[in-house]
Amino acid sequence: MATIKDVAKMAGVTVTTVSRVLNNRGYISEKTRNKVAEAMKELQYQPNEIARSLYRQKSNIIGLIIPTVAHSFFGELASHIEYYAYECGYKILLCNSHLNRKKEKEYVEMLKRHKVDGILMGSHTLEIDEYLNLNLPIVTFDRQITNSIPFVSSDNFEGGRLAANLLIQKGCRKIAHISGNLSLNMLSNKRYEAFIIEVVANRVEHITVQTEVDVFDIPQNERLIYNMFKEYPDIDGVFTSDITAVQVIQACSRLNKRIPEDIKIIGYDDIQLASLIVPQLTTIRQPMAEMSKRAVELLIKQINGKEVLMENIFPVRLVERNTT
Amino acid sequence: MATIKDVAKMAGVTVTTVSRVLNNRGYISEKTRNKVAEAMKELQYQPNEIARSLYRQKSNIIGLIIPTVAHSFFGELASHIEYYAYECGYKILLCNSHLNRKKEKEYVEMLKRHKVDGILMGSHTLEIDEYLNLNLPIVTFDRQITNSIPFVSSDNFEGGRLAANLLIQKGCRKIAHISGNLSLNMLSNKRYEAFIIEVVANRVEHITVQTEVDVFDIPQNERLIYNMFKEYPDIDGVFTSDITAVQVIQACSRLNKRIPEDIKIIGYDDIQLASLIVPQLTTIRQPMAEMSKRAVELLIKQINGKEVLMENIFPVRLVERNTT
DNA sequence: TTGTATGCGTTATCAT
DNA sequence: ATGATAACGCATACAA
Repeated sequence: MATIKDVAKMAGVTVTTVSRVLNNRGYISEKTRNKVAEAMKELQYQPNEIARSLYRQKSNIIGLIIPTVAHSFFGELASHIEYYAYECGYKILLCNSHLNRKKEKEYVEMLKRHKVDGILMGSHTLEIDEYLNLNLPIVTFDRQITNSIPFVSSDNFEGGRLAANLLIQKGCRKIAHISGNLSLNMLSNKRYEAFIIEVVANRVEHITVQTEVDVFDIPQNERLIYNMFKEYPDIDGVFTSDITAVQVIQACSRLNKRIPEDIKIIGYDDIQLASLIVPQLTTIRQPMAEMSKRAVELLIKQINGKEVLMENIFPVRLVERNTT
Repeated sequence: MATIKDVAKMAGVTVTTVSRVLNNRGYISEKTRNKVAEAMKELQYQPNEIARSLYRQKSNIIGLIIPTVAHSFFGELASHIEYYAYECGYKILLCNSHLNRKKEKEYVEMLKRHKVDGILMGSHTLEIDEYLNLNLPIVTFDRQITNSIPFVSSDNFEGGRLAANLLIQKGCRKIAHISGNLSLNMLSNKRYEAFIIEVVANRVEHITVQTEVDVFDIPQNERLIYNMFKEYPDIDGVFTSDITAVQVIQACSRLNKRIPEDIKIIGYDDIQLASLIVPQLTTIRQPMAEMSKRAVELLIKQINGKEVLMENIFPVRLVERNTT
């Protein structure tokens, strides 16, 4: 690969001059500018971003830590994030933590060594101190670590309320909520809270189940759902995340429960899949594109030393389809 | 952030010595080794990988270009790739090309500037020359660009044969194949070839449809499927990729076609979703984990200047579920 | 308008 | 066993 030196030599100038035309800084005569430009083209010169990063103390790379990009929700999230980041001149280093503490720690260390300019955390299994000691701009998804770290989330409480309410209004008398693992301290736990409040206020029977920590252990979730229906065969409403809802739909099919006649199901997220399957899933939509955009903005603002809003809660919307 | 200099100063030695303990190279006395180690711990020293990359002329980063990680197939692929790459000490820079020529070109240029050690291409919309001039280790998925660039794919021909055969055996008399855009020169076109051969040999009526270039334009695919069924309402078998198959299932539901009684559907890929939906999708399974592993291995071998196998075709397997 | 010298953080060569 | 120095490719302060 040609370096700035080669270009300088070919153009008969010094590296300084080449650097100048490269960065459009300072005065240069048209003549030399052209000479240099020509040499660049001739040599197919590309500035070495590693060298630039070293000098500028800035890599223009953002670390993205999520459970796994194989999970539709995070796949879509990652796609949006990559899009906005790239628009802003940042690249994404992808890290799949599988919500494994050790892996997450390793990734964080790795990202620090690689001098990423900031980290977007969609997985957060570490201790609060570990995040605070990071000494690097962070933005989290769906978790408020401290009031000094900005987060992006949907209005989980309102979403939980909407979901529970819909099921109740539609006549469900025994509603199950399958949540993620509540010990993870995610803001999505607020769905749980709202769900309980609504269901209690309306004196509707309810049961709650937590999934294990790993988000995409399909067989485990299947067992969980199976056991739930075994223990409570008369459940007539389920509220859970979209992907889990798909599994619930399958379980219902196996158990010959008709949807929505015998049982109604509402998801959360509105991933693309929700409207792709049969029956189309009623769900609470979170605006993933906007949230992703905001997350990237928040991170970049921090990188540039600007003040940012700490709480970034986005409105959700009920999307009624065919499972309720 | 502490640098090697800070450590040296604190330990009362020079940077050379610190570098030595860092890399376990050359002789050092236990005493100084300990002093240095202590200083490192004290300062929470982390070597700067950017500086290392510059010196070593090696970034330990791999570029991954795919259509979009929001598409389940590529999401799963990316997840596997990231996993194996990380195991080998490589990180993944994520690029979603959306099969857009201009974007892909931009990403390739960006990756070159960032001095990635190699590129994994799951999207390839450029001209052959552009890949050859890249001057960088490449491995492609599902496309044979030239015989000098190794590729990984499943046995698309066999998969097409298996799929067509199953539908024929199950009694389908008018089979549709919805393929990706054949102009992209992908190896998946071999499914098409095999499909045609089988269907012609068995004198079964068939029709073929190509999707547009963008892989995940849902409304467009919906229209395509809708039009297909409008023009040929008597189609009783469909062979296409898993994600499109999901859309076909939905269309069938809308059109009151019973699966598998009125129409049988077989997918290709066996993404996780295939066994999650109702009805569970019969499909041709490609071993994505193994393929991803191989792709990473091929790339790293090339990076290390070793010879590699050019054709890496993996066996497929018919997984019969409930749509046939 | 252009050139010289220095430094970004690291590793390797060559001394000592 | 340890240190001084150059080099990786680039960008800036300062000279000329």
